[in-house]
Amino acid sequence: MAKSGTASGVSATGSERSAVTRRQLVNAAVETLKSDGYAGASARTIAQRAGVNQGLIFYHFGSVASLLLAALDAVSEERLERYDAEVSAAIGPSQLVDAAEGIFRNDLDAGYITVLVEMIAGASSTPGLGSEVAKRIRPWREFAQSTIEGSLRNSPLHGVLPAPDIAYAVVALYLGLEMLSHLEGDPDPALALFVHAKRIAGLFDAMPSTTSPEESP
Amino acid sequence: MAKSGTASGVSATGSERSAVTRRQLVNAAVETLKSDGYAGASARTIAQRAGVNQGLIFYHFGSVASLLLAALDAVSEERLERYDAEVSAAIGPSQLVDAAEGIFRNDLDAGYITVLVEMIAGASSTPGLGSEVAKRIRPWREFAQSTIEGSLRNSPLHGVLPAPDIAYAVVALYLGLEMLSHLEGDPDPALALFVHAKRIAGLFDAMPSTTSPEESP
DNA sequence: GTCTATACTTGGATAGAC
DNA sequence: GTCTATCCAAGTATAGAC
Repeated sequence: MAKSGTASGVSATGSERSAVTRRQLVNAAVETLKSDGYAGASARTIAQRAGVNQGLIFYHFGSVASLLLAALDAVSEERLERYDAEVSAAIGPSQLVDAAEGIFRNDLDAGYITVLVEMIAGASSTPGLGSEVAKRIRPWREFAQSTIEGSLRNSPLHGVLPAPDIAYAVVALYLGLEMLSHLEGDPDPALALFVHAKRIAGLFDAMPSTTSPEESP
Repeated sequence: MAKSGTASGVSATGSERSAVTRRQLVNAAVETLKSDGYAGASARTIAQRAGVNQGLIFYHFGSVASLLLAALDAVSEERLERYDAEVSAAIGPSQLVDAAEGIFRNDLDAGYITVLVEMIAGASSTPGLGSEVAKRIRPWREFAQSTIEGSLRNSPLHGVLPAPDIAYAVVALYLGLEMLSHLEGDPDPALALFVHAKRIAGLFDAMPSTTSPEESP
């Protein structure tokens, strides 16, 4: 089957070995960012967690920063996929808030947003990293924006509050809530906000499409 | 006048020298956190900026982390003082939003919230730092809470939205907006939010005290 | 009491082994 | 192509000079 793979032995081709090592390093980088933060994510710390020689980071990724970006990529991809599935199943404002709460709880447990926060904050200390991190956060903002746009279309708020601005605020709030929850070691105050949000969203559930029916001229 | 100070010369007493050095180090620590982030705030970097020997950090503060906490203290104190002055001059919701915008603009320019964000994110990498940072953020949350409480008292939202929860969200949003603005190098999306906030706040300006007049039984 | 010179540890990066 | 041993820079901390 494989072009040059081993049929059943323990040895592997170079590219297989490479892929395994890279994956181990990316996973270890994610875990290290979660537990030790950006400042604690050194080549040695990550490599030790991955169980490989520290020099491999530079061979496979060129620098620690590049590995951390790969870790951010891995998290982003996985998260966005999940978000998409959960949110697209939601119908109406209050179900959307429910989905958002589920996502937030899950992220908080898994520490995914911590990775994001650490990379944003850590970018200050590594020249050129900021724009790379910003590039990888754009999909999250776009996801938030299109979700909000869809929800706003059938709402009396349509036209009053532009979706891009709200999306920006939602992402910012999400990051901030994660920071505070993580710092205080207590997610309850953040989670309480979802209760209020759901109550308010419920007010809009009953009144779909209060805007003028003519959308396009 | 001074117990053992020099009358007019260039030399100074021990305690004066100490105070000068400490102040230089604290200022340099603040600047370093702003420009290089937590990960870049090493003893060497800070001391170089302060123009003093690197070992003095350990003599005067015991550790780099303690110096950084002193830097956070200095910023917190200065900021809270200013906030208090600006906010207490505001009357009514829309003036409050105006004050908040002024504060946010100023903080963004001066980089004060960056210091806060870097310390929160950096706390993950230094054992025991998290609770110390949390302790120093509590006054900010309390300030936000009492401000919001005062504004909410004469509002129809009184009783619907509890002030502590809103205060938590406001602080989180503030931190998140700073992070994103700083990362993207563009404060406009964040500032646009204040325009919307002001418009919404204006709706409440005209309707003071719509709750039942009986406050205490 | 204040500070400097020095010791030792950890981190990033690469030359060369396999 | 993949990895390890090694180099040098940067980091924290302190013993001892002033």
